[in-house]
Amino acid sequence: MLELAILGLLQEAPMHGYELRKELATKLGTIRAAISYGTLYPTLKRLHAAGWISEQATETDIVPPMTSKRGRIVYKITAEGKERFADLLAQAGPETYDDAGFGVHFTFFSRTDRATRLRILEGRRRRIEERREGLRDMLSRAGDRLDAYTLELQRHGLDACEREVRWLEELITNERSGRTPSSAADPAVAPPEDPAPHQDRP
Amino acid sequence: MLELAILGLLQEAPMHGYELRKELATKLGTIRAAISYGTLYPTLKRLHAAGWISEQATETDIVPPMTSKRGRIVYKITAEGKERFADLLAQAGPETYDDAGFGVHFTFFSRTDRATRLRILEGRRRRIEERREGLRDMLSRAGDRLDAYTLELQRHGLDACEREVRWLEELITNERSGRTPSSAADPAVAPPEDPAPHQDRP
DNA sequence: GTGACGATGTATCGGGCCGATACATCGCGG
DNA sequence: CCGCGATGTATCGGCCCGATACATCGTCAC
Repeated sequence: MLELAILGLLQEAPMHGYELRKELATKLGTIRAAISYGTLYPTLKRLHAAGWISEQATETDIVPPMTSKRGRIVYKITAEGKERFADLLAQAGPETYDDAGFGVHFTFFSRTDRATRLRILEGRRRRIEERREGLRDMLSRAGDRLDAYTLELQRHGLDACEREVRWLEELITNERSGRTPSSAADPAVAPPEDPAPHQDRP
Repeated sequence: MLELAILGLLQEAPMHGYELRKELATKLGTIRAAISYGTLYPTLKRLHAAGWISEQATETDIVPPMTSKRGRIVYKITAEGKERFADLLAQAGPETYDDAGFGVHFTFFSRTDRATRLRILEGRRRRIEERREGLRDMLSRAGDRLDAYTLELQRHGLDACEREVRWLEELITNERSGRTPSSAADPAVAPPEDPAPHQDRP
């Protein structure tokens, strides 16, 4: 998952580790707190070894105001890396639908096609619906066996599920009718598209 | 965190691994999907090695209808384990306030005192408020730099934060005025209590 | 009856990710 | 001129997951 996030960010601009972490923190602010260096640096090495990103050690900085001699390593995505990114973004496994995976995919939605967006949105909805049904079953079957606090926690979780499903429904409807969330979209891959032959709604 | 959950469940009844996993899945349904065996069994060994739980291999089952000869290992909490549980439950580190940690602590709230409950509730609130402020800052400062999907995700996250804070506020208010969530509580440790000399509210 | 199948059970292994830690340089303010 | 916080790269132990293996039990179909 982190692999997808790194590739996605490097798609926008070359960066070094520290920068990447900050950028990751703002773009994925909702999803995860902040990526750990203990994960980031080994992952960067792995991606480099796989040929998806290129390393470039810089002695002096490019930016005029800074004349540092500190050694940084700037990473840049390669052609193979872009392919890999597209593959990861479009392919959907079970881990695509849990919180972290879905968040990362969603963040880069403007870089994929509508069919993929719909597939992932619907997969996520199914996942949350399953969790919701599980909670409803539990509350109706074993509800009186649980103490007040546990019960309250489950109710709160159930509420969050219902809210999430409504949010997803709305996104799916918008997607089907060719609208992007707030009506302003990054035109990366998306615009000329009209795949579905018949729609459920007029 | 898993350690706390296991100790908490074994506090209610002796169990073997498989059973523990199922029980864990229902009690912590909101928090985590289901605990992995790859985590559960090594953890049980660790807890046993530390002397917090006792192992008891059973050849024949106790329950009359079943006459299985399959070998199970039933775990039972020890006196030291109960101490450990109380310590873990009452002590609050940073990891107590993230989703998983808070969920587990909350699940066993009826087994601790009101002061601890308030401390954890307030810590969690602070954590969510920080995330909320971070999201607000990002949306107001770098909002126009982000694409529509990322923006929508952050807005959804912000909404969830606000909702969570309101939920916590309510719980804190109830706690301060001596009420439990749905007015019915498990009387484990809680009842005879009135520590705070002066309250903020009448 | 017998054979397939799903639930019940215990266990290991590789890998992803985290938190703590170490080390070094830069710019700023006291 | 000295400390301190931001910048930067890197490693290590540890938690937890998913995949996998192996074995027994009850049940239902054939």
